[in-house]
Amino acid sequence: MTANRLDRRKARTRAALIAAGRELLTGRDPAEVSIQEITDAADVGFGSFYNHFTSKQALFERAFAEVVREHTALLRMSTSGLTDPAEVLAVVVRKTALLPVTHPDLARIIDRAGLRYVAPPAGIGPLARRFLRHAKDVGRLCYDDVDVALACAGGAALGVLRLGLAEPDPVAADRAGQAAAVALLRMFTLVEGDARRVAARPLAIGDTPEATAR
Amino acid sequence: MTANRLDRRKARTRAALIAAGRELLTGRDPAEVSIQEITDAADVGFGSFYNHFTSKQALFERAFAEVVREHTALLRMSTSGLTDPAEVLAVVVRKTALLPVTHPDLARIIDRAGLRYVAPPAGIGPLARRFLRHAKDVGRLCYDDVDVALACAGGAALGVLRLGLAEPDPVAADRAGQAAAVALLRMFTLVEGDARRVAARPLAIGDTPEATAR
DNA sequence: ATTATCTATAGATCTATAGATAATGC
DNA sequence: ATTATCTATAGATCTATAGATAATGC
Repeated sequence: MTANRLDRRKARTRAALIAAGRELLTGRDPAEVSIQEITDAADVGFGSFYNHFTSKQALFERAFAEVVREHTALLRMSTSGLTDPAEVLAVVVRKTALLPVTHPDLARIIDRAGLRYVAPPAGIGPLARRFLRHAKDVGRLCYDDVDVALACAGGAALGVLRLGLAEPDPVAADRAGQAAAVALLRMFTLVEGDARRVAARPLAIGDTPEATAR
Repeated sequence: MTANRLDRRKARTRAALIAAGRELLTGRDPAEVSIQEITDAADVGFGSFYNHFTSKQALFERAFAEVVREHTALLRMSTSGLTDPAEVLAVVVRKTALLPVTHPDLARIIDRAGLRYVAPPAGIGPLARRFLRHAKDVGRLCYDDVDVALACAGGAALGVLRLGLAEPDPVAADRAGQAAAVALLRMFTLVEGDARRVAARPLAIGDTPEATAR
């Protein structure tokens, strides 16, 4: 809360380090990146690293947490105002499929994290789990076991995200996202017609691939 | 083909290195393992490493290929004689869910490889893709796009595998495997009763969790 | 005599820290 | 005066290779 210029400078350095860490995480595993590379990318003196983090791992944990926050905020925004859990699921899957187009860095980091990203207690796992429970409570999605349901839905979502990374085309990605959404809704016992209709609803304005991929 | 004792010794050394690499891969990422550690674990002189591999990466590629071969052979055995593609899918998913119990090392390496393991052209991807095409051709499984179907089914299978790794109990793992199989069969448009019946069929003798987990 | 393995080591990283420098606070 | 940043470096890896040793072929 003390808004010194000194504090602000410190915060800037820290932010630059985390940003550089994120950037480097998009292309390589943590163990392959040296602290030297991080400070070079951040344009920060090597020794400054230790003013902010005790180890490489500590930095990457922070960077990962930032990615989770950002992605979560994105999903909340895309689904705010939706009342049908089936539609929420469809939108989340479609937005995930589009992520390589709309937010390539986020997409690459999430892809690299893999299932760790959707399995509680890490990443988006706890949030997704609460959602699935709620969707079952209101009787819209049916499944036997919440952990199995999460593993299947999360794994499938990561799968289509990876498809998009291989060839990040907006049209192909949304087609794949819709197909995956239909498949998952069927998995959660929606009948064919219902699933297709829900998955075909337009995404919210300002949230379409054309609008976000500038 | 020349079965020298020299050749056999060389083969033994090579095999020991690969086995050590596999062992170490179960717990850490490739970049975190040093060549020194590999040769120590293999009980082989450090310099011998370079008689067999030009780099750490080359060794890990071989080790990974071995895992793929082994896992593929395992799945072929479990599904040989099955004619219903729906049952093949169910068995594969259930066997995958049981893998942390029956073959913990394989399970850990596959889990670490993540979606790379199911996305063509790596790992089990090409085989899985051919299977899905065939299953659609004979009209037993329905889906829109084979890549999306593979991404969803593969991601889901890896998800339940990871569930089993968290708590490798045979009974819980098979229950999770069956639940995932039912969910996926529904995803591929089987009706509820058909899906449950197919997923509940007993696994082949000598292939049950009790028999294989000694 | 040949071939693989082993030991020892040079050179290249990479991490962590100490001490100097620069910027801000008061 | 205080605090963060920077530069320089010591010490610890880690890789790749050279040369010695041991095992096998013939």
